[in-house]
Amino acid sequence: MSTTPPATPPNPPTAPTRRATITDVAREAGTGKTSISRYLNGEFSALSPELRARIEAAIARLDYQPNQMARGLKRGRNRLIGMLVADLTNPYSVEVLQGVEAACHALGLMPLICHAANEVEMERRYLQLLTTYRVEGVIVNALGVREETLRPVGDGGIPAVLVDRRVEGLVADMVGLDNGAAAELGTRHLLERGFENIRFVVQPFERVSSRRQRVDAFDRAMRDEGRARGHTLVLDLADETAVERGLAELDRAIDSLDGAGTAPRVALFAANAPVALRLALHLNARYGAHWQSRVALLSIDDPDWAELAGITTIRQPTYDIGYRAVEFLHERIEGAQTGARDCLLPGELIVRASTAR
Amino acid sequence: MSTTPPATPPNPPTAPTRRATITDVAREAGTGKTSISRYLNGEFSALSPELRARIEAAIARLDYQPNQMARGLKRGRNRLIGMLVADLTNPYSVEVLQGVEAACHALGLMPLICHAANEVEMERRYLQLLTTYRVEGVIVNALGVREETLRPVGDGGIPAVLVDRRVEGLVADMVGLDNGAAAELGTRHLLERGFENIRFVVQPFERVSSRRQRVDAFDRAMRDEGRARGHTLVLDLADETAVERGLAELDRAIDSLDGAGTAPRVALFAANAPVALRLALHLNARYGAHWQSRVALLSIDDPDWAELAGITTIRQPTYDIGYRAVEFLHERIEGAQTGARDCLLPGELIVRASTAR
DNA sequence: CTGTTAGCGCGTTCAT
DNA sequence: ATGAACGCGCTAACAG
Repeated sequence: MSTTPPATPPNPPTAPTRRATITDVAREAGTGKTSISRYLNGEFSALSPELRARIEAAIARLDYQPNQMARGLKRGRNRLIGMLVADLTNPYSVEVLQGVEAACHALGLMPLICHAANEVEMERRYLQLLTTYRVEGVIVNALGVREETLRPVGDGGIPAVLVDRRVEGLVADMVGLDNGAAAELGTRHLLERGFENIRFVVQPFERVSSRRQRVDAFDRAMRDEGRARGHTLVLDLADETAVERGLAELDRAIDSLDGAGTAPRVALFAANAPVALRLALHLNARYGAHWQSRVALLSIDDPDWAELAGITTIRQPTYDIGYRAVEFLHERIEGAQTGARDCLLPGELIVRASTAR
Repeated sequence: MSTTPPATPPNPPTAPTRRATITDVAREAGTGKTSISRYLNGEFSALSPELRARIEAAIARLDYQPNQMARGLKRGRNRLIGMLVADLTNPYSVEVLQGVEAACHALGLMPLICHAANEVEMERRYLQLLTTYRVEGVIVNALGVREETLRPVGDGGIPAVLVDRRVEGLVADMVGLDNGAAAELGTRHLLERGFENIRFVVQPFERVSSRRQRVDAFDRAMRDEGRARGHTLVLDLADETAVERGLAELDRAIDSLDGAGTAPRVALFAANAPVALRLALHLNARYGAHWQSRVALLSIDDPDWAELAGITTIRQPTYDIGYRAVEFLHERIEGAQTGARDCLLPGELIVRASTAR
């Protein structure tokens, strides 16, 4: 690294210009604070055109911008909502975020994005912070934790909407993929395409409701087809040693099943994009660029590299999920008292070379 | 979509429990607000152990949480900084963000993440918003726009640090990749590996300083090697028609250059990951999975799919960039009056199959 | 139509 | 060691 000297002349040590307040504007316009406040809130019907003009001029002259903090303090509402994201490196989260932002824009809300980075402690801290900043509501894409850590939200606390994952013991609105239908869709697709050996690969799912639902639906779909039950491989991506153990097990299965001539290939059903990526990287390293001729890969989530790799996916309606979550939250903020609602959106199967006939 | 009926019993219409205020706590503890305030600020030396205990009890009983808004209003500082991101779908941004978050955590700052989604209008709105919320500073990964839209920050306004991109007419600290060195590194690597035909592919760069620097460095490096000058292809990813036109031109170049038997392959040098992805998708569609035997691809940025696709990259020290930016900003917030500083960090070449011998 | 007054929740003198 | 009173920037009654 190189910290180079200033490329531009040093700025003159301007006195940290104190921002103008409503009082300054009032004085500048030769009137009282109230009129300024009225002007700011669009109550023009109560302002003479003449006064209004003077105020406009004063505001422009002072480059005045109302202090939202003070506003919120008085009003009791600040139009802020929190968006707590478990893992921004997962493209799913970013896509949901876009829906959230669009909806906020439309509803006059301001989303504060907080990134827990898969750390329970971070989640706790941010939740605490959002609470002390008195956001009007939160959208929570929670880590797989129990209700305890999200004490301040939900029932007695500030309004909350869950995204993708439910939290044990917390009654709140919930928006996400219809995991059951999606996993079934994927499983049936693989069966239709003639894959006999299907393995569902998922991160530890005991504490994450969406993963659990996907596993369950996979098992059910396999049973419905007469299979005893599907094989499931749990891959804890946070533990590299465990991952390698799991992948070794997978390799053995592939080798033993795959040996017999033109036997149908093994199919892997990844529960989400991070898992799919890890699998693809491993298979690519082990079997070379042609790994897809030995193993088919299907994944829930449709990251941008899926098209490049040619793997089949089930795309989530991420944008809609985010948008809907904000709508739910907005209704709550406006005082809706209905019981906890669920909104389950369907996934879309995108067939690519990996499972094409 | 299916909006199912409540999965849980409707919550009893709890009266929207007003949060306890400092006054409530004072009353509950049988004392005045001042003592509570002192307690909150850790001025224990001025509190009898007995009173302190009573306060602790009262706070616990009321589940009191101080209102940060009111606090900030009074103090004049709220420990909030804004992080304005141009495009969160670019993995680069998310990675920088992680560095930002870590640094904020360490320095007791709270980052408000704002996502402009490549819309100048959004950028303007968020900047306005951050200003009215009186954040103490902003880190700006600006769109390629002129100073005008970021009027409120920089010199006379709130402290600002630029990330990756400089903004014309705005003097402020800047942290980012050493673009010149990185582009040169990549170019030399390709030349060393014997590629005769190198084409630099970049999004419209007139208004984005980092892109401009990369193009310039590429040209310079080519000239230094005796080449007249490198070919550059501009791809405006926001305009699909234009993209296809550009790719068609590229195809012609590849076909004409590549025909002669075992001629050295063409090399493409992508200025960043989004461009690289678009190129890879196109080449994959046109030449099939084996496109890399006809075209080599090198990219600045190292997205997760790069390993999978086996393309060579120049990884940016994204985490450090974010961390450093916050450090700079923090110094400014604390009153540092030095002139605008630059911090240019080096990229790391990661050689993969695409350009391996 | 317009200005005065009284807080919102909290920190800060300044007495006690 | 403790508390009363004032003010931060703004909005909301309540007069005039």
